[in-house]
Amino acid sequence: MTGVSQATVSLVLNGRADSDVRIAPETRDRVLEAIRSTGYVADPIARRLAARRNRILGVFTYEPVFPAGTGDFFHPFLVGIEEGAESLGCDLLLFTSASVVDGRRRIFHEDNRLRLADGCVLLGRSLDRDDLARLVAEEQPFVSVGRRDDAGGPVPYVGADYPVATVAIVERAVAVGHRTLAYVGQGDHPVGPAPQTGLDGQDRPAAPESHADRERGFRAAVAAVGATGIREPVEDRSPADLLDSLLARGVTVAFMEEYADGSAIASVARERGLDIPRDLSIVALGDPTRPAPSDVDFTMFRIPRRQMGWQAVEVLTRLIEGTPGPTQILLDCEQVEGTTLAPPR
Amino acid sequence: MTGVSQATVSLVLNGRADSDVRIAPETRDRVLEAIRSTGYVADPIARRLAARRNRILGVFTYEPVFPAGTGDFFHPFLVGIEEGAESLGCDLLLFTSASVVDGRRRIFHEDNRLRLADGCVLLGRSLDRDDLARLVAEEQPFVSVGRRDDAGGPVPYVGADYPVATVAIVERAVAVGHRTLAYVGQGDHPVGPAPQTGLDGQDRPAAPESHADRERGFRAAVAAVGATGIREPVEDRSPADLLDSLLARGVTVAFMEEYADGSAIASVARERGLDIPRDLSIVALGDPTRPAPSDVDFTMFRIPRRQMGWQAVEVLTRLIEGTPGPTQILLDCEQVEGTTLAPPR
DNA sequence: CGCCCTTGATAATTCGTATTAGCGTATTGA
DNA sequence: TCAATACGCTAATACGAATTATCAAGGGCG
Repeated sequence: MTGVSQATVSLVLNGRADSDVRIAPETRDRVLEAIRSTGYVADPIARRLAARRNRILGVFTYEPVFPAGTGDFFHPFLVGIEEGAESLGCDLLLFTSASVVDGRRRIFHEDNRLRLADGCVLLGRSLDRDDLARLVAEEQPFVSVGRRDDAGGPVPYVGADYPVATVAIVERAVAVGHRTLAYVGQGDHPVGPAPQTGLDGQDRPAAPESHADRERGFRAAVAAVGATGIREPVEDRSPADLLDSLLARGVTVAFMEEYADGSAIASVARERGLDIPRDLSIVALGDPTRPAPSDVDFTMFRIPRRQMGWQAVEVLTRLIEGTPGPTQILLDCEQVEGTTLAPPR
Repeated sequence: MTGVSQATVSLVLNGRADSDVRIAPETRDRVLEAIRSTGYVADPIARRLAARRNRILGVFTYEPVFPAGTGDFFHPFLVGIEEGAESLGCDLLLFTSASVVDGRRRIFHEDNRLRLADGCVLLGRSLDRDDLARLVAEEQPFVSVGRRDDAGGPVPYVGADYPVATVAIVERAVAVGHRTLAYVGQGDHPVGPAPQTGLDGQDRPAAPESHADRERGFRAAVAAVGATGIREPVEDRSPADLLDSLLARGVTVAFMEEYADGSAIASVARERGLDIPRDLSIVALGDPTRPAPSDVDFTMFRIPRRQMGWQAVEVLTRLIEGTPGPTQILLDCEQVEGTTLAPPR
C-alpha cells in the first residue's frame, strides 16, 4: 500500500526513533495512515518470537482458578493479580491445561506451556517443592504468592507476615491476663522445612510455610513472656473433643490456625452453654480458607490478599525486566479487634 | 546429542506416524531419551507460529474477570469455561490488558491482542455491537455467552432460553388463577434490536437481548391466554413506589426481570404487613445479577450458567477446527418451585 | 573531482518450530 | 526387465515480526 518494506513498517509501528534509525516524517505518516485504515495489528505471537516479551503473565494454581464451591479464599488474590496486570497492560494466562496428577495440577509435565508467558505467578497453600526447585534451576521468572522456603535457591515471593501478626495477637491475649495459651492447628510439626516421617514410617509433608510461620510466631511470643504454650492438633478430632481437651488442660485462649475450626469450636461451646470469650477466648489466625459461618465476630488478623496479588505482579515484572528491587516481600496483616478475646475468668 | 536433524526431533516430538512419515523405532527411542534427559520442551510460541493452533482460548469480559464485589453473577460461567478448557487441554487467556474506555473494556483498540488466542469467549450482559460486527467481519473465531442479535451476520452463542422459561413460569401463574400480570424491568422497550431515542432526544441503548427475550416470552404467554399484561419500569423508582403502583393497578403477580428488585419489593411488602404471596405473588426471572438478600425462597427459574460456559467452549473449538455443528445454542432453564407464587385472593 | 558524512530506507537474518519435497537403494509387481 | 514403491531421514522453507548491516543519494568540503 505504501510502497515501503516490512522493516520500515515495523520501525514505524514501534515508534523507533533512535539515532541509528531514521524515518522521514512523511513516510511515517503514510505508514500510520495505512495501519489505521486497514486496522492492521501485529501478530503478537510472531512478535514474541522475534522480540523476547509477550506481556503475558501466567497464573498457575494447583486448584481450579475459578473454584466451584468454596468460600473463595483465593479470590482476593486473583483480584489483586488482575488489577496489577491491568495496570501494567499485561494479559493473564491461566494454565488450565496443566494435567492433573494425584488430584493436583502439576506445573511440569510433558508439553508444559509455561513459556507462553513472560513469567508466572504461583498460587496455592503449599507448592510442590520439586516444581519450585526446577523453576529456580531453570531461571524461569516466577513469584510465589505466600512465603516459601528456599528450594535450591531463594524463591521470590510476596507473603503475609504471619510471625509478626501472630506475635502481636498473642501479646494482646497476654496483656489481658491469659497465661495458658493453645495453638490449634494441623499436625504437630516441629518448626522447619524438612519433610518428616510419621509414626507409621510414612513420609509426611512438612507443614506449609504459612502454618509453620504462625506457629513459630506463637512459640516465640509465648516464650518471650514466659507463658504456657500448648499444642493441639486438629486432624481426626471432633470440635467437641478438641474443646474438652482445651478446657481439661486449663487453656484460656485458643489460637486457631484455621478460622473454620474456630467457628466449629465456638459453635459447640455455645451449644453447651459456655460463654465465649468468658469461658474460653478464641482467636483466628487469618481469614477462613474453608467456608465457615460468619456469625461470630472473631478477634483475628486479616491477610492482605488483594495487596499480595498486586505486589506479586510487581515483583514478577521486576524479575522479567531485570529491574533491581526486593524479590521477597512480607506484608503486614491487619489486626481485627473482634469480640472473642477477653480476660480469662 | 543424537546426531539427528531438527526435523526428525519435531517428528518424534509430535508422534507423527503417518504413512508418509517414518522414523525408525531405534532412532525414535534415542530422541525420546535425549528429550527426557534434557527436559527439553518445545517453545509453544514458535510452535504456534509454525502451526496454526495455540490451544489458547481467550476470555473477554467487559468487567474485571475477578469481580471485586461478591454476588458474582459471572462466576459460574467462568467455572464452566474453565472446566471446558481443562477437559480440552487448553489454556485460558484473560484479556486484562484491554484498555478501558468509558468505564468498559474495549475489545478492539490499538495493539489488541486477540490473536494470541485461537478463539475467544465473550462474556457480559450486553456486548458492544460494533465490536461484535467487527469480529464477525474479520472471521475471528468467537462465541458469545448469552444470545446475541445478528451483527452484520449471525453471532455464534450459547444462551439461556429465556422465552421458553418465561412462558412456562407465566403459564404456572395463570394456571393458579392470575389474570393481571406485570413485567417489571428496565425501561419500556418495544421488542427489537434497534437502538432507541429517549424522550430527552438522547440515544438510549437497546435492551440487552437477555431482557428483551424475557419480555418477549412474557408478552407472548400473556397474549396466548388472553390475560392482562402490564409493564412497569424500575429506573429511578423506589421499591415502595413500585409496590404502590402494582397494587393500584390490580396486579396480582409481578415478574421481575432482576432478582434483586424482587427482593427489594418483597422486603417493603413485608414491612407493610403484606403477605407474599397471598397479597402479591412475586416471580424472579433468573438468578440475581446483583447482590441480593437470599432470605426469600423465590419462585423462579435458574440460568444454567456453568453449562453455558462449558458449551461455549465446545462451540468455540468447533469453530476453530471447522467441525460442523450448531453454533447457536439455547439451553433450558431450571424451574424452581419456590414459595412466592400462590393463587390470588 | 574525490572524499566523507548524513539521511532514509531496505535486504537479509534471526527467533524455534512444523512441514514437505526429495535423497539413493532395495524390494515388489507386472 | 522396468516402473513403482517402501525405507528413514534431511535440507529447505514457511510462519510474521524485530533487528542489523548495508546501500544509494545527496550535500558539503578541500
